Amino acid sequence: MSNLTILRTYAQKAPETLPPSILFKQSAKNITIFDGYPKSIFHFLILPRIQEPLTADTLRSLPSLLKGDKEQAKSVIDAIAEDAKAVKKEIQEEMVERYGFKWDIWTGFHGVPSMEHLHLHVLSADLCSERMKNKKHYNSFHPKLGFFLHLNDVLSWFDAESSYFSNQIKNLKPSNYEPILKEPLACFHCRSEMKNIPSLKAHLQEEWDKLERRAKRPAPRKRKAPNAESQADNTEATGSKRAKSEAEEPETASGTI
DNA sequence: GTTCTAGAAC
DNA sequence: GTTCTAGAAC
Repeated sequence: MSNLTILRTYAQKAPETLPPSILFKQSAKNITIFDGYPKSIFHFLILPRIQEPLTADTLRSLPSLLKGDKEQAKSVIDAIAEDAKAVKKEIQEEMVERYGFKWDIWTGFHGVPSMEHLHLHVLSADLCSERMKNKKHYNSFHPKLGFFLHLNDVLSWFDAESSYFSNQIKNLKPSNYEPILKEPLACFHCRSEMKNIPSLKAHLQEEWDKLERRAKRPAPRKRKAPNAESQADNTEATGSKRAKSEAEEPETASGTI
């Protein structure tokens, strides 16, 4: 069912010929498909279609695209970004319909993808899925480890010095990224280290449950008197006391190797 | 990328 | 004895 070039065959075909179980949507330049082995509650792939001046070879991977014409590379990634924005919006709507709240969505490329043909991952920030089975799966999507190259970071390379741009390309090699996949299992919410996959999965589920509870907690009532600094709280259950969670940390751009 | 499974870890 | 990881796949 899935060989390592299956994505290229999807990108090559007329989108209309793809079954609805695979194709989520299409645009002039891309197709969006359901990830066959979703690692989060929502998980899609956006692939540039092989057409016009673009060749399968150019679109083989991020480095192959970036090593070619820079303006062409930029327009390919911009078009992917545009579709990613629309897909994110649809995911958010379905989050509300199915779960009653919204949580983060990540968009990015793998530093070293195992499947050929450029593909952007668009996935909900939970990593709660039956298919999330091993350390390699987990670390490849961990938002801070650096294996997952956030779309906005990749886009920013185009605005940097050209020496920086070429350095980023040069660094996109397996020897820089493979070691990341072997790093310890650290929760992406709170950084705590887990002994093994089963305990990590149980912990991630708890973290997600916590997000849900937090999102669904009734909003605290507004104070009406500007001077009323009194700490008197009506109920101990509402969240006015919760100062800041251990999970909250300033968002930093993912480190590059 | 997955599946399968030997043997390490507990 | 069972759980879990990690390397081979002809």
